[in-house]
Amino acid sequence: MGRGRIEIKRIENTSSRQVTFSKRRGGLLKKANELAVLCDAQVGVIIFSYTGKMYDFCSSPPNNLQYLIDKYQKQVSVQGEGFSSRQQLMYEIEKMKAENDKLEVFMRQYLGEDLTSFSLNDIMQLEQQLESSINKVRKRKEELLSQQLTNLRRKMHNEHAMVAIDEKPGPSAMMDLFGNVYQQDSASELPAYRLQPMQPNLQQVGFMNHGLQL
Amino acid sequence: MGRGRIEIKRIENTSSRQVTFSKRRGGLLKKANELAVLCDAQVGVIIFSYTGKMYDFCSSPPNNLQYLIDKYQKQVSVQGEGFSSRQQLMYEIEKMKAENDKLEVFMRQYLGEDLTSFSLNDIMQLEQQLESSINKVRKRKEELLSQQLTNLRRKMHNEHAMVAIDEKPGPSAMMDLFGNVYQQDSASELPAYRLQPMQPNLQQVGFMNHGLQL
DNA sequence: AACTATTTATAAGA
DNA sequence: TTCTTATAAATAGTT
Repeated sequence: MGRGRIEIKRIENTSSRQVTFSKRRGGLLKKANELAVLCDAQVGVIIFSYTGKMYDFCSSPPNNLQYLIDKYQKQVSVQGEGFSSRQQLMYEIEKMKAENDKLEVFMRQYLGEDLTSFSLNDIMQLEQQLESSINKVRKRKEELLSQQLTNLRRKMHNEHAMVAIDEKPGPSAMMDLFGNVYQQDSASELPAYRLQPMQPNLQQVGFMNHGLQL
Repeated sequence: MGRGRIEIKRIENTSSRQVTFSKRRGGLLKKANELAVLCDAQVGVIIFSYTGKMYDFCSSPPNNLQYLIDKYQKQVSVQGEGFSSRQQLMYEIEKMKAENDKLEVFMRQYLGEDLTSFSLNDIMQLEQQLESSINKVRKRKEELLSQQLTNLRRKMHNEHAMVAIDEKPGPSAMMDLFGNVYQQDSASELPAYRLQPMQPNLQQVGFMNHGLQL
Protein backbone atom coordinates (compact mmCIF):
# COMPACT_ATOMS: atom_id res chain seq x y z
CA MET A 1 0.00 0.00 0.00
CA GLY A 2 2.44 2.50 -1.16
CA ARG A 3 4.32 3.47 -4.27
CA GLY A 4 5.52 -0.10 -4.60
CA ARG A 5 4.87 -3.46 -3.07
CA ILE A 6 7.35 -4.42 -0.31
CA GLU A 7 8.49 -7.72 1.06
CA ILE A 8 7.75 -8.36 4.73
CA LYS A 9 11.26 -8.67 6.07
CA ARG A 10 13.54 -6.52 8.19
CA ILE A 11 14.25 -3.12 6.59
CA GLU A 12 18.02 -2.81 6.50
CA ASN A 13 18.27 0.94 6.01
CA THR A 14 18.11 2.38 9.49
CA SER A 15 16.45 5.68 8.77
CA SER A 16 13.76 4.26 6.55
CA ARG A 17 13.16 1.55 9.16
CA GLN A 18 12.64 4.28 11.71
CA VAL A 19 10.23 6.15 9.44
CA THR A 20 8.29 3.02 8.66
CA PHE A 21 8.18 2.15 12.36
CA SER A 22 6.73 5.52 13.19
CA LYS A 23 4.08 5.34 10.47
CA ARG A 24 3.03 1.77 11.01
CA ARG A 25 3.02 2.11 14.79
CA GLY A 26 0.50 4.91 14.44
CA GLY A 27 -1.49 2.81 12.01
CA LEU A 28 -1.52 -0.21 14.31
CA LEU A 29 -2.71 1.77 17.31
CA LYS A 30 -5.39 3.46 15.21
CA LYS A 31 -6.66 0.09 14.02
CA ALA A 32 -6.54 -1.29 17.56
CA ASN A 33 -8.72 1.55 18.71
CA GLU A 34 -11.14 1.16 15.79
CA LEU A 35 -11.50 -2.55 16.50
CA ALA A 36 -12.27 -1.82 20.13
CA VAL A 37 -14.85 0.85 19.37
CA LEU A 38 -16.59 -0.79 16.41
CA CYS A 39 -16.77 -4.26 17.91
CA ASP A 40 -17.09 -3.47 21.60
CA ALA A 41 -13.87 -5.34 22.37
CA GLN A 42 -11.00 -4.78 24.79
CA VAL A 43 -7.70 -4.32 23.03
CA GLY A 44 -4.23 -3.85 24.45
CA VAL A 45 -1.00 -3.36 22.52
CA ILE A 46 2.59 -3.31 23.73
CA ILE A 47 5.40 -2.24 21.41
CA PHE A 48 9.12 -2.05 22.02
CA SER A 49 11.11 -0.40 19.24
CA TYR A 50 14.48 -1.86 18.35
CA THR A 51 16.00 1.07 20.27
CA GLY A 52 14.21 -0.14 23.40
CA LYS A 53 11.61 2.59 23.60
CA MET A 54 8.21 1.44 24.75
CA TYR A 55 4.77 2.32 23.37
CA ASP A 56 1.51 0.94 24.63
CA PHE A 57 -2.17 1.26 24.11
CA CYS A 58 -5.22 0.08 25.93
CA SER A 59 -8.78 0.66 24.83
CA SER A 60 -10.93 -0.66 27.53
CA PRO A 61 -10.34 0.85 30.92
CA PRO A 62 -8.75 3.70 29.04
CA ASN A 63 -5.03 3.88 29.54
CA ASN A 64 -5.05 0.98 31.99
CA LEU A 65 -3.18 -1.81 30.29
CA GLN A 66 -2.48 -3.43 33.65
CA TYR A 67 -6.11 -4.38 33.97
CA LEU A 68 -6.03 -6.19 30.64
CA ILE A 69 -2.76 -7.86 31.55
CA ASP A 70 -4.19 -9.16 34.81
CA LYS A 71 -7.18 -10.46 32.88
CA TYR A 72 -4.83 -12.11 30.40
CA GLN A 73 -2.78 -13.74 33.14
CA LYS A 74 -5.87 -15.03 34.86
CA GLN A 75 -6.95 -16.71 31.61
CA VAL A 76 -3.51 -18.14 30.96
CA SER A 77 -3.16 -19.52 34.48
CA VAL A 78 -6.52 -21.25 34.10
CA GLN A 79 -5.68 -23.01 30.85
CA GLY A 80 -1.91 -23.15 30.76
CA GLU A 81 -1.45 -24.85 34.13
CA GLY A 82 1.07 -23.88 36.72
CA PHE A 83 1.51 -20.28 35.71
CA SER A 84 1.00 -17.76 38.46
CA SER A 85 -0.52 -14.39 37.63
CA ARG A 86 0.38 -11.15 39.32
CA GLN A 87 -2.87 -11.23 41.26
CA GLN A 88 -2.26 -14.78 42.47
CA LEU A 89 1.21 -13.76 43.59
CA MET A 90 -0.18 -10.79 45.48
CA TYR A 91 -2.63 -13.09 47.23
CA GLU A 92 0.16 -15.51 48.09
CA ILE A 93 2.23 -12.66 49.50
CA GLU A 94 -0.64 -11.60 51.73
CA LYS A 95 -0.96 -15.13 53.08
CA MET A 96 2.76 -15.39 53.76
CA LYS A 97 2.83 -12.01 55.46
CA ALA A 98 0.07 -13.14 57.79
CA GLU A 99 1.89 -16.39 58.53
CA ASN A 100 5.10 -14.50 59.18
CA ASP A 101 3.38 -12.06 61.51
CA LYS A 102 1.88 -14.93 63.48
CA LEU A 103 5.25 -16.59 63.82
CA GLU A 104 6.81 -13.37 65.04
CA VAL A 105 4.04 -12.74 67.54
CA PHE A 106 4.40 -16.28 68.81
CA MET A 107 8.16 -15.90 69.05
CA ARG A 108 7.85 -12.73 71.06
CA GLN A 109 5.51 -14.45 73.46
CA TYR A 110 7.72 -17.48 73.59
CA LEU A 111 10.67 -15.30 74.48
CA GLY A 112 8.68 -13.92 77.38
CA GLU A 113 7.81 -10.54 75.94
CA ASP A 114 4.30 -9.23 75.53
CA LEU A 115 2.56 -11.72 77.82
CA THR A 116 -0.32 -9.38 78.67
CA SER A 117 -2.73 -10.96 76.21
CA PHE A 118 -2.30 -14.43 77.73
CA SER A 119 -4.83 -15.99 80.02
CA LEU A 120 -3.68 -17.92 83.07
CA ASN A 121 -4.17 -21.16 81.17
CA ASP A 122 -2.08 -19.86 78.30
CA ILE A 123 0.67 -18.87 80.69
CA MET A 124 0.72 -22.25 82.36
CA GLN A 125 0.81 -24.10 79.08
CA LEU A 126 3.64 -21.88 77.93
CA GLU A 127 5.51 -22.54 81.16
CA GLN A 128 5.18 -26.27 80.64
CA GLN A 129 6.37 -26.02 77.07
CA LEU A 130 9.37 -23.99 78.17
CA GLU A 131 10.18 -26.54 80.84
CA SER A 132 9.96 -29.29 78.27
CA SER A 133 12.26 -27.37 75.94
CA ILE A 134 14.79 -26.60 78.61
CA ASN A 135 14.88 -30.25 79.66
CA LYS A 136 15.67 -31.29 76.09
CA VAL A 137 18.34 -28.62 75.82
CA ARG A 138 19.94 -29.71 79.09
CA LYS A 139 19.87 -33.33 78.03
CA ARG A 140 21.67 -32.37 74.84
CA LYS A 141 24.16 -30.34 76.84
CA GLU A 142 24.93 -33.34 79.04
CA GLU A 143 25.49 -35.43 75.92
CA LEU A 144 27.91 -32.91 74.47
CA LEU A 145 29.80 -32.50 77.75
CA SER A 146 30.24 -36.20 78.34
CA GLN A 147 31.24 -36.62 74.71
CA GLN A 148 33.98 -34.00 75.07
CA LEU A 149 35.05 -35.62 78.31
CA THR A 150 35.41 -38.96 76.62
CA ASN A 151 37.36 -37.43 73.74
CA LEU A 152 39.75 -35.67 76.08
CA ARG A 153 40.31 -38.80 78.15
CA ARG A 154 41.16 -40.75 75.02
CA LYS A 155 43.47 -38.01 73.72
CA MET A 156 45.31 -37.74 77.03
CA HIS A 157 45.66 -41.48 77.24
CA ASN A 158 47.31 -41.52 73.81
CA GLU A 159 49.69 -38.68 74.66
CA HIS A 160 50.80 -40.37 77.84
CA ALA A 161 51.43 -43.58 75.96
CA MET A 162 53.62 -41.67 73.46
CA VAL A 163 55.66 -39.54 75.86
CA ALA A 164 55.77 -42.27 78.50
CA ILE A 165 56.14 -39.71 81.28
CA ASP A 166 53.70 -40.20 84.16
CA GLU A 167 53.97 -38.00 87.19
CA LYS A 168 50.69 -36.93 88.85
CA PRO A 169 48.69 -37.92 85.80
CA GLY A 170 45.11 -38.30 86.99
CA PRO A 171 44.28 -35.21 89.08
CA SER A 172 46.12 -32.63 86.98
CA ALA A 173 44.56 -34.00 83.85
CA MET A 174 41.10 -33.89 85.29
CA MET A 175 41.70 -30.33 86.32
CA ASP A 176 42.78 -29.42 82.83
CA LEU A 177 39.80 -31.15 81.43
CA PHE A 178 37.32 -29.40 83.64
CA GLY A 179 39.12 -26.10 83.12
CA ASN A 180 38.44 -26.51 79.45
CA VAL A 181 34.78 -27.23 79.98
CA TYR A 182 34.29 -24.40 82.42
CA GLN A 183 35.96 -22.07 79.99
CA GLN A 184 33.26 -22.81 77.43
CA ASP A 185 30.66 -22.39 80.11
CA SER A 186 31.88 -18.94 81.08
CA ALA A 187 32.08 -17.96 77.42
CA SER A 188 28.38 -18.64 77.03
CA GLU A 189 27.68 -16.23 79.87
CA LEU A 190 28.91 -13.28 77.84
CA PRO A 191 26.25 -10.76 76.82
CA ALA A 192 24.32 -11.85 73.74
CA TYR A 193 25.40 -8.87 71.66
CA ARG A 194 28.97 -10.14 71.71
CA LEU A 195 29.16 -12.00 68.41
CA GLN A 196 30.16 -15.60 68.86
CA PRO A 197 31.35 -16.86 65.45
CA MET A 198 30.65 -20.54 66.07
CA GLN A 199 26.85 -20.11 66.23
CA PRO A 200 25.67 -19.83 62.64
CA ASN A 201 22.24 -21.30 63.24
CA LEU A 202 21.32 -18.76 65.86
CA GLN A 203 22.71 -15.80 63.98
CA GLN A 204 21.00 -16.66 60.71
CA VAL A 205 17.64 -15.86 62.21
CA GLY A 206 17.02 -12.15 61.98
CA PHE A 207 14.45 -12.37 64.70
CA MET A 208 17.15 -13.16 67.26
CA ASN A 209 18.27 -9.58 67.12
CA HIS A 210 15.02 -8.50 68.67
CA GLY A 211 14.28 -11.44 70.89
CA LEU A 212 17.46 -12.38 72.68
CA GLN A 213 17.96 -10.63 75.96
CA LEU A 214 20.49 -12.57 77.98
CA MET B 1 -12.04 1.02 3.06
CA GLY B 2 -15.03 -0.78 1.87
CA ARG B 3 -18.14 -0.18 -0.16
CA GLY B 4 -18.87 2.86 1.92
CA ARG B 5 -17.26 4.95 4.59
CA ILE B 6 -18.26 4.05 8.15
CA GLU B 7 -18.31 5.98 11.36
CA ILE B 8 -16.05 4.69 14.13
CA LYS B 9 -18.65 3.80 16.73
CA ARG B 10 -20.09 0.62 18.13
CA ILE B 11 -21.80 -1.53 15.46
CA GLU B 12 -25.28 -2.18 16.79
CA ASN B 13 -26.17 -5.13 14.57
CA THR B 14 -24.78 -8.13 16.41
CA SER B 15 -23.97 -10.38 13.49
CA SER B 16 -22.29 -7.71 11.44
CA ARG B 17 -20.35 -6.66 14.55
CA GLN B 18 -19.15 -10.23 14.86
CA VAL B 19 -18.13 -10.38 11.20
CA THR B 20 -16.31 -7.07 11.41
CA PHE B 21 -14.58 -8.22 14.60
CA SER B 22 -13.33 -11.33 12.88
CA LYS B 23 -12.04 -9.45 9.84
CA ARG B 24 -10.42 -6.58 11.67
CA ARG B 25 -8.93 -8.81 14.34
CA GLY B 26 -7.10 -10.72 11.60
CA GLY B 27 -6.04 -7.45 10.03
CA LEU B 28 -4.73 -6.07 13.32
CA LEU B 29 -2.66 -9.16 14.08
CA LYS B 30 -1.28 -9.19 10.55
CA LYS B 31 -0.22 -5.57 10.88
CA ALA B 32 1.27 -6.23 14.28
CA ASN B 33 3.39 -8.98 12.80
CA GLU B 34 4.43 -6.84 9.82
CA LEU B 35 5.49 -4.03 12.14
CA ALA B 36 7.58 -6.44 14.18
CA VAL B 37 9.29 -7.97 11.16
CA LEU B 38 9.83 -4.84 9.07
CA CYS B 39 11.04 -2.66 11.92
CA ASP B 40 12.73 -5.21 14.16
CA ALA B 41 10.37 -4.40 17.01
CA GLN B 42 8.70 -6.45 19.70
CA VAL B 43 4.92 -6.34 19.48
CA GLY B 44 2.31 -7.89 21.72
CA VAL B 45 -1.45 -7.71 21.36
CA ILE B 46 -4.22 -8.80 23.71
CA ILE B 47 -7.85 -8.83 22.55
CA PHE B 48 -10.99 -9.76 24.43
CA SER B 49 -14.12 -9.96 22.30
CA TYR B 50 -17.37 -8.66 23.76
CA THR B 51 -18.30 -12.32 24.32
CA GLY B 52 -15.25 -12.69 26.58
CA LYS B 53 -13.16 -14.81 24.28
CA MET B 54 -9.45 -14.00 24.33
CA TYR B 55 -7.02 -13.65 21.44
CA ASP B 56 -3.39 -12.74 21.76
CA PHE B 57 -0.30 -12.29 19.71
CA CYS B 58 3.35 -11.88 20.45
CA SER B 59 6.06 -11.37 17.88
CA SER B 60 9.27 -11.35 19.71
CA PRO B 61 9.97 -14.42 21.74
CA PRO B 62 7.43 -16.10 19.50
CA ASN B 63 4.23 -16.97 21.26
CA ASN B 64 5.56 -15.76 24.61
CA LEU B 65 3.50 -12.75 25.51
CA GLN B 66 4.42 -13.18 29.16
CA TYR B 67 7.96 -12.11 28.43
CA LEU B 68 6.74 -8.88 26.89
CA ILE B 69 4.34 -8.31 29.75
CA ASP B 70 7.13 -8.72 32.30
CA LYS B 71 9.20 -6.26 30.28
CA TYR B 72 6.26 -3.85 30.22
CA GLN B 73 5.72 -4.13 33.97
CA LYS B 74 9.38 -3.53 34.65
CA GLN B 75 9.22 -0.32 32.61
CA VAL B 76 6.01 0.82 34.28
CA SER B 77 7.33 0.15 37.77
CA VAL B 78 10.40 2.22 36.99
CA GLN B 79 8.51 5.29 35.77
CA GLY B 80 5.11 5.03 37.42
CA GLU B 81 6.44 4.55 40.97
CA GLY B 82 5.09 2.12 43.48
CA PHE B 83 3.77 -0.43 41.03
CA SER B 84 5.03 -3.93 41.61
CA SER B 85 5.66 -6.14 38.62
CA ARG B 86 5.14 -9.87 38.55
CA GLN B 87 8.87 -10.42 38.69
CA GLN B 88 9.27 -8.14 41.70
CA LEU B 89 6.50 -10.02 43.45
CA MET B 90 8.16 -13.35 42.70
CA TYR B 91 11.39 -12.04 44.17
CA GLU B 92 9.57 -10.80 47.25
CA ILE B 93 7.95 -14.20 47.68
CA GLU B 94 11.32 -15.91 47.56
CA LYS B 95 12.62 -13.61 50.26
CA MET B 96 9.60 -14.21 52.48
CA LYS B 97 9.84 -17.95 52.00
CA ALA B 98 13.45 -17.87 53.14
CA GLU B 99 12.55 -15.75 56.15
CA ASN B 100 9.71 -18.07 57.02
CA ASP B 101 11.91 -21.14 56.75
CA LYS B 102 14.47 -19.57 59.04
CA LEU B 103 11.81 -18.76 61.60
CA GLU B 104 10.50 -22.29 61.51
CA VAL B 105 13.96 -23.79 61.86
CA PHE B 106 14.64 -21.52 64.78
CA MET B 107 11.32 -22.40 66.37
CA ARG B 108 12.03 -26.09 66.10
CA GLN B 109 15.36 -25.58 67.78
CA TYR B 110 13.82 -23.36 70.37
CA LEU B 111 11.25 -26.02 71.16
CA GLY B 112 14.08 -28.43 71.79
CA GLU B 113 13.86 -30.46 68.61
CA ASP B 114 16.70 -30.86 66.16
CA LEU B 115 19.52 -29.74 68.46
CA THR B 116 22.18 -31.79 66.69
CA SER B 117 23.56 -28.90 64.67
CA PHE B 118 24.19 -26.79 67.79
CA SER B 119 27.63 -26.35 69.30
CA LEU B 120 28.07 -26.45 73.05
CA ASN B 121 28.11 -22.66 73.13
CA ASP B 122 24.90 -22.54 71.14
CA ILE B 123 23.26 -24.96 73.54
CA MET B 124 24.30 -22.97 76.57
CA GLN B 125 23.11 -19.71 75.10
CA LEU B 126 19.82 -21.36 74.26
CA GLU B 127 19.53 -22.70 77.79
CA GLN B 128 20.06 -19.24 79.20
CA GLN B 129 17.48 -17.75 76.89
CA LEU B 130 14.98 -20.40 77.89
CA GLU B 131 15.66 -19.74 81.56
CA SER B 132 15.15 -16.04 80.99
CA SER B 133 11.88 -16.72 79.18
CA ILE B 134 10.59 -19.09 81.85
CA ASN B 135 11.39 -16.55 84.55
CA LYS B 136 9.36 -13.91 82.75
CA VAL B 137 6.49 -16.35 82.26
CA ARG B 138 6.54 -17.33 85.93
CA LYS B 139 6.60 -13.71 86.98
CA ARG B 140 3.54 -13.06 84.85
CA LYS B 141 1.87 -16.16 86.31
CA GLU B 142 2.42 -14.83 89.83
CA GLU B 143 0.90 -11.52 88.82
CA LEU B 144 -2.19 -13.18 87.40
CA LEU B 145 -2.60 -15.46 90.38
CA SER B 146 -2.33 -12.71 92.95
CA GLN B 147 -4.64 -10.57 90.87
CA GLN B 148 -7.31 -13.28 90.83
CA LEU B 149 -6.83 -13.74 94.55
CA THR B 150 -7.44 -10.08 95.18
CA ASN B 151 -10.53 -10.07 92.97
CA LEU B 152 -12.03 -13.07 94.74
CA ARG B 153 -11.34 -11.62 98.16
CA ARG B 154 -13.11 -8.40 97.19
CA LYS B 155 -16.04 -10.28 95.65
CA MET B 156 -16.48 -12.46 98.74
CA HIS B 157 -16.29 -9.47 100.99
CA ASN B 158 -19.12 -7.80 99.06
CA GLU B 159 -21.31 -10.92 99.10
CA HIS B 160 -20.91 -11.34 102.82
CA ALA B 161 -21.88 -7.75 103.37
CA MET B 162 -25.06 -8.23 101.29
CA VAL B 163 -26.30 -11.57 102.68
CA ALA B 164 -25.08 -10.77 106.17
CA ILE B 165 -24.71 -14.47 107.00
CA ASP B 166 -21.32 -15.41 108.42
CA GLU B 167 -20.65 -18.92 109.51
CA LYS B 168 -17.11 -20.31 108.86
CA PRO B 169 -16.37 -17.52 106.41
CA GLY B 170 -12.59 -17.35 106.09
CA PRO B 171 -11.40 -20.98 105.67
CA SER B 172 -14.22 -22.16 103.35
CA ALA B 173 -13.80 -19.13 101.18
CA MET B 174 -10.09 -19.63 100.89
CA MET B 175 -10.68 -23.21 99.95
CA ASP B 176 -13.09 -22.14 97.25
CA LEU B 177 -10.64 -19.61 96.04
CA PHE B 178 -7.77 -22.02 95.82
CA GLY B 179 -10.03 -24.69 94.39
CA ASN B 180 -10.77 -22.33 91.55
CA VAL B 181 -7.12 -21.64 90.90
CA TYR B 182 -6.12 -25.28 91.11
CA GLN B 183 -8.87 -26.15 88.68
CA GLN B 184 -7.24 -23.94 86.09
CA ASP B 185 -3.88 -25.41 86.97
CA SER B 186 -5.04 -28.98 86.42
CA ALA B 187 -6.71 -27.98 83.18
CA SER B 188 -3.36 -26.77 81.86
CA GLU B 189 -1.90 -30.22 82.54
CA LEU B 190 -4.16 -31.84 79.94
CA PRO B 191 -2.42 -33.10 76.80
CA ALA B 192 -1.80 -30.30 74.30
CA TYR B 193 -4.00 -31.82 71.61
CA ARG B 194 -7.06 -31.29 73.80
CA LEU B 195 -8.43 -28.03 72.44
CA GLN B 196 -8.71 -25.39 75.10
CA PRO B 197 -11.02 -22.67 73.76
CA MET B 198 -9.64 -19.88 75.91
CA GLN B 199 -6.18 -19.86 74.26
CA PRO B 200 -6.64 -18.07 70.93
CA ASN B 201 -3.12 -16.70 70.78
CA LEU B 202 -1.52 -20.09 71.01
CA GLN B 203 -3.89 -21.79 68.62
CA GLN B 204 -3.59 -19.15 65.92
CA VAL B 205 -0.05 -20.23 65.26
CA GLY B 206 -0.05 -23.21 62.92
CA PHE B 207 3.42 -24.10 64.03
CA MET B 208 2.12 -25.08 67.47
CA ASN B 209 0.66 -28.19 65.91
CA HIS B 210 4.13 -29.45 65.20
CA GLY B 211 6.03 -28.04 68.12
CA LEU B 212 3.98 -28.58 71.24
CA GLN B 213 4.72 -31.79 73.03
CA LEU B 214 3.48 -31.47 76.57
C1' DA C 1 -16.93 -17.91 3.03
C1' DA C 2 -16.25 -15.10 -1.59
C1' DC C 3 -16.49 -11.06 -4.09
C1' DT C 4 -15.51 -6.24 -5.33
C1' DA C 5 -16.18 -1.28 -4.95
C1' DT C 6 -14.20 1.79 -2.07
C1' DT C 7 -11.77 3.57 1.58
C1' DT C 8 -7.58 3.59 4.08
C1' DA C 9 -2.77 2.96 4.94
C1' DT C 10 1.56 3.81 3.56
C1' DA C 11 6.21 3.60 0.44
C1' DA C 12 8.79 6.53 -1.87
C1' DG C 13 9.90 11.02 -3.04
C1' DA C 14 10.29 16.01 -2.03
C1' DT D 1 10.75 15.52 10.31
C1' DT D 2 6.45 16.41 7.72
C1' DC D 3 3.74 16.68 3.39
C1' DT D 4 2.44 14.67 -0.95
C1' DT D 5 0.77 11.25 -3.88
C1' DA D 6 0.67 6.98 -6.38
C1' DT D 7 -0.38 2.61 -5.16
C1' DA D 8 -0.98 -1.53 -2.26
C1' DA D 9 -3.98 -3.35 1.31
C1' DA D 10 -7.85 -3.69 4.05
C1' DT D 11 -12.45 -4.14 4.41
C1' DA D 12 -17.97 -2.82 4.23
C1' DG D 13 -21.60 -4.31 2.13
C1' DT D 14 -23.30 -7.68 -0.80
C1' DT D 15 -23.94 -12.52 -2.71
